[in-house]
Amino acid sequence: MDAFYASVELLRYPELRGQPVVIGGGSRHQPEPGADGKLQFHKLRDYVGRGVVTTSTYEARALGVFSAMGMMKAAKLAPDAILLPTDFESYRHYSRLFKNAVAEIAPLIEDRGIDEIYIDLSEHTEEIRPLAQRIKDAVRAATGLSCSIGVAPNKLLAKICSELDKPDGVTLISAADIPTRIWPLAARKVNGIGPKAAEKLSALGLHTIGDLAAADPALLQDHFGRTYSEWLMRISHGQDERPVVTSSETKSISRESTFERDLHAKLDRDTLTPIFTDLCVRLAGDLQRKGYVGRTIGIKLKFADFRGVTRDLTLPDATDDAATIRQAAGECLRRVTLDRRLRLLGVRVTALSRKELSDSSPMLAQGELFGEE
DNA sequence: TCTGGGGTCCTAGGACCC
DNA sequence: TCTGGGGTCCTAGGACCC
Repeated sequence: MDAFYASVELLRYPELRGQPVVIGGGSRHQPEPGADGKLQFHKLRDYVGRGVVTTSTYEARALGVFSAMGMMKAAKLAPDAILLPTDFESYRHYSRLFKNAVAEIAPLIEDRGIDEIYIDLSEHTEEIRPLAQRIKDAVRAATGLSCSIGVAPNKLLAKICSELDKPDGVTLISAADIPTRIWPLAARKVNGIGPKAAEKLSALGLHTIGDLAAADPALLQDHFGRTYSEWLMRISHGQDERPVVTSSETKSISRESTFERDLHAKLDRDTLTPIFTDLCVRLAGDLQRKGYVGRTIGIKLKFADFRGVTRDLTLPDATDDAATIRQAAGECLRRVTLDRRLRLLGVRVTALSRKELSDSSPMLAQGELFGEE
């Protein structure tokens, strides 16, 4: 989907169309009716806090404001941009709408988060460009939103080429196009080459995907190890055999929170304790709502210097109980030396299993007896 | 006026078992 | 007086993605 969160917000506030709009940074900048009854939007310049930009409109991107940028930095670049809080319920709603619309035409879908999917079109006999256009039309009819589609022999290339003609694009790529269309692109465009790997590659003088394809395998192996260097060489030639995976189970559920100011474990104990407990309560709520129990409880700490540690503890029995999670998380916390200020605290549950219908629940037990759901 | 929140996958060492 | 080779589980950290 194109600038997904921002585009959903523009459906709600069409008067903002054409303006730089930035989504992110907490929930304390909801637009409010002014004296004249018209909605007053907050400006980015008024923002104070530690939030980051979640999404920006293309007009805001033209001013240099992109996802994951600190809001304070963004405010310097675009002080007059409109600021809106995130509304994940809306985004999830539109996410369901667009995925359902696609599924009506092409049901083999791999979920890649709230605004992205892979679609397996290999069994479709229809001509490809009209088919892609039909999918785009269906998404627009269902949501009023535009998306960009890349069609290629595999997921690696499809992902790259979906971004070549954004927004509202359709891009087709075949193996023969790799030297002209893929090799000139920055290595960073590859899904799986992140900031660290891109930095290392740059230091070796390898900037584009073509540079990778032409690189000395021994050089890559020396700096990246066998597995990763072999992967780099395969992807540089556009090779990727991963199937479209149409179903998967959740592996972990977590909650975390960055504080408004860095907190000291002992001096700010009275602030920290309820935050910690609240994270556990919300996490337990998530587990219960989604029908999971988990056996491994973990915590995540980020210190003022941005370094982090994790600790976890595996329990004899899986749980979705807030007090049990709080207890185990507390044990984990005791294993960390808390001599520096904290920036973030998180709690996570892994080793998940689906919560079975409990024998201790008479109604459910009876349901099982009679073979009901 | 630096740097969110919720995920996945991988690596690696040690414990423990057969 | 010298110690293999599998396998699984647990824990910690890190890269990466949306």
